[in-house]
Amino acid sequence: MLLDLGLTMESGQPPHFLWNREKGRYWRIAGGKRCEVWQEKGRLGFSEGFGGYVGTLLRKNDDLEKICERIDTDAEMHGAIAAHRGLRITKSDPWETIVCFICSINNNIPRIRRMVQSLMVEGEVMPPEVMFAADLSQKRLGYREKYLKATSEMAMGYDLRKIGKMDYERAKGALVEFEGVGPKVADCVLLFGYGFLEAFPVDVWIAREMERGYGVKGERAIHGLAKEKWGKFAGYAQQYLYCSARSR
DNA sequence: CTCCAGGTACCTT
DNA sequence: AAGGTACATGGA
Repeated sequence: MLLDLGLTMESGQPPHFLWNREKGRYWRIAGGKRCEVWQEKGRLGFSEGFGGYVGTLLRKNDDLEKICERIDTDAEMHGAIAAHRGLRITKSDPWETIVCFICSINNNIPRIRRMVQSLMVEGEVMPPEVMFAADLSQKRLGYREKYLKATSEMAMGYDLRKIGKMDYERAKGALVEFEGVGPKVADCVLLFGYGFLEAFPVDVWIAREMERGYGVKGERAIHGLAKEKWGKFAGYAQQYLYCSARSR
């Protein structure tokens, strides 16, 4: 499996906020147990019993070579791909992903990570019931606190799995019903929490990069071009562009 | 001090 | 559909 674990785990995707790096390895608590993941000489290693979990996390069934060939449509993208060989899209838990990207609103990565970590208990993000009942007022979440309160309340007794069974447009429509989840956060949740690879989240970095590299601006034009060029793998294209923009 | 960060909600053209 | 503004917080 083509993979750059470090790049993948620390590229602003949910694992960047949920996992810990320690002595060249990554770890987190999953299902009450400690799961470690590492890479040596290109070879992926992980804690016993977590093969399925890690396979899902790193989307091992994605043929990255083929996907990169498919989205390698122009010089701009070619450079972005070449500079980030082995960068994969990750798949995290939907609820954890929602929390991560509500925290991401108008925020920077180090602080997003601090906020998400402050919302974890025993190594896992508070479930909706716990979060709704918790006192978040001392966590310095800013205006994201009320979004998390409202969204955790709505998520109680809501089966988030059903969103994963919808088509992309309907799933996005369902997600933006949650307070604090707008089109960008919804696209991130769809891409990183549900595995909709056609989702193309447009944040400030992507907006700038799309204008600079392709001359398009505005939500509609950007999404239109992304769909036209990269279709069902637009999410991968987005991640390469994002990393490219960040390292510019 | 200002500017910015993986935006959203709400309002006015 | 497109463009404005307030919103919390903290680092540069």
